[in-house]
Amino acid sequence: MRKAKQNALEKKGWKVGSAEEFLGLSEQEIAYIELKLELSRKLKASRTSKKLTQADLARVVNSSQSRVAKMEAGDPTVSIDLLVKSLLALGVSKKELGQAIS
Amino acid sequence: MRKAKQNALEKKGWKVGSAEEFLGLSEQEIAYIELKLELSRKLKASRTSKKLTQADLARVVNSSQSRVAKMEAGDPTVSIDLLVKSLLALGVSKKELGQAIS
DNA sequence: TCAGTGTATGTCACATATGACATACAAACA
DNA sequence: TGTTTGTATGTCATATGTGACATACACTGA
Repeated sequence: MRKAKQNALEKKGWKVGSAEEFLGLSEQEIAYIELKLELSRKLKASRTSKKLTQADLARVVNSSQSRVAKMEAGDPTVSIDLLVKSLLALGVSKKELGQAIS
Repeated sequence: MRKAKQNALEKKGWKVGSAEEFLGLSEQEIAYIELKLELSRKLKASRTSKKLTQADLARVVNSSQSRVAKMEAGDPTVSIDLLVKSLLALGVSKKELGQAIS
């Protein structure tokens, strides 16, 4: 964005910044969301590397295809607990989990 | 335990083994519990290093002293989500979180 | 075009986690 | 002894997460 444009907007009461600022999220909230997304990506990567469908994984973890989809999408209704349990069920070690968090 | 004693017990229908076997926990369940305990310990360490009481921390994370005590005790009713949120609120970075998991 | 396969999204009844409260325990100190 | 400060434990109404279901979307091959 051009600086002049930004100044113009700010005169009208807009703050120009990152998406986080726009949404009013604190640093902690951002870190929490990022953490969940990292686990989501790890889950999808683990699943696809084993050539399982979401429905397959759902069976393994006693859940449903739709919930697996939400896990992988980082849906706000999905807990870290469920992500961690699913990852462990896929055979991912605690160590790998720690490494997936960056 | 003496081997003879063990055999005697097993004849009576007891299986002699680790606590995990006794409780009938799977490897995944053990890993999950260990993970939670590691976060618990990290939380307590972070809190005490800042010279905060459990009540102090409770205020910071909008919880209660009793729940903080349960977090640090690895109580089964405490979610990983709550532990992670509390750790982040204490200023622990994602990176440190990952490293705390071993 | 249609059918099959995998994934995404919305909703809901039910299960689990939550903060709050009471109260017990432990250690330090007068 | 009693008092204070910090921590542990049990319970409960309510908030949040859950599996399940329906259904939409995306892609592939016939």
